[in-house]
Amino acid sequence: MKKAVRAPRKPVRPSALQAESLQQTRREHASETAEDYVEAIADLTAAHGEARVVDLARRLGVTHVTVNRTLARLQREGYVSVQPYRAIFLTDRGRTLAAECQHRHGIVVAFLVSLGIPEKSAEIDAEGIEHHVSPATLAAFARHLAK
Amino acid sequence: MKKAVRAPRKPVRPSALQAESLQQTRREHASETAEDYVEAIADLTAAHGEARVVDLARRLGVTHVTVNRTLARLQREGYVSVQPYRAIFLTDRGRTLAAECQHRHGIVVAFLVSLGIPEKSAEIDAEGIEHHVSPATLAAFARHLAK
DNA sequence: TACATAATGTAGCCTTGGCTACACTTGAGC
DNA sequence: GCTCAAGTGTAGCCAAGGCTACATTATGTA
Repeated sequence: MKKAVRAPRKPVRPSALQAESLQQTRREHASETAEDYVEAIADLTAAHGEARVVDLARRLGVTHVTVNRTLARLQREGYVSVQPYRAIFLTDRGRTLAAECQHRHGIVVAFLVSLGIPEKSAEIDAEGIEHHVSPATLAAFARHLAK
Repeated sequence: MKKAVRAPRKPVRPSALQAESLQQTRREHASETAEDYVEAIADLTAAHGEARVVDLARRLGVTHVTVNRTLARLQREGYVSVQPYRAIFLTDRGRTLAAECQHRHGIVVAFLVSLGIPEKSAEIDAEGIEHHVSPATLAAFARHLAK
C-alpha cells in the first residue's frame, strides 16, 4: 500500500535544486573556519601588532588546542605561516582572503542595521550569514545600502 | 621585540562579542542538519505520501548511508520515527520544527527575490542563510516584504 | 511462487572541530 | 642566571557527517 504514490513527482522544491543548494552550503561550511581565522588574525595583527594563539582562542571562543590544530591545517592550505612558540602571520593568500571577508562582513552588518536590526543582533546574525552570501546577493545588499 | 605591543587592547571588533557570535553560529550549525531533514521529510511526505531513505538521499545530496545514520540521531532526539525498511515519519516535535523551517525559508527566499536576486540564486543562498536568521532579523525581512 | 533488483541496513574508514589533561618553552623579574 | 607563570604544544577522547563496500530485506513481475 505504499508503492501507489511513487509516480507523480511534483515536489514543492525540486530535489535536484535543493541537493545542489545543500552541497553548496556544505562547501561554504568547509571554508567558514578558514575565513573566521584569517579575519581574526588580520584584526588582531592590526590591533596588537601580532596575533598569538591565546588571543585567537579568546576571540574565537574555543580553547588554544583547537586553535593550534586548525592553524596546522591553515598552514597546510597556505593561508598562514606558523612557527612553534612564535606569533602567527598571514601569507599573501591569507591576507587577500581576510580583506575579502572584512569587506563582506562590513556590508552584511551595515545592511542588517539598515533594516532596523540592533547593532548587536546584526553582528551575531552577520557572523552566521556572511559565509553564505553569494557575490550576487552581496551586490544586492550593497545596492540597497546605496539607496 | 614582540612583547612591546602587548598592552593597548583596542580591537576592531571586541573579542568577547565575536566569540559569542561564533559560539552562537556553532550552536546553529548543530541544528542545521535536523532542520534540513525534517523539512525535506515534510515536503516529501506532502508530495509523495511518504518519505523514503533514497528520496531523502537524493534530495539532500548525500548517500543513503549518511541519511540512515542521521535518522538514527534524529530519532534519538525525538524528531522522527523510524522502523527498519519502512517509510519515515515525523513526530509532533518534528512536524512543528518542519513548519517553522518552511515558514522561515519562504520568507528568506521571498526577501532575497525582492532585492532583485534571481530565483535560483535566492534558493541557494537561502539554504545557507536561513539557519542563521534570528527571529528579530526574520521579522525585519517580513517587515521589508510587507512594504 | 521465485527471483532479480531496488531499497535498506551495517561495518568501518576519513576529516573536522570540539574538549581535558599533561608536558614543554619562553621570557620577565628577582 | 634562576624561577615560575603564562603561553604553547601534544596525546588522546568524543560526536557529526561525509564516504565505499558489502549484507540483507522487500517486492514487482515473469
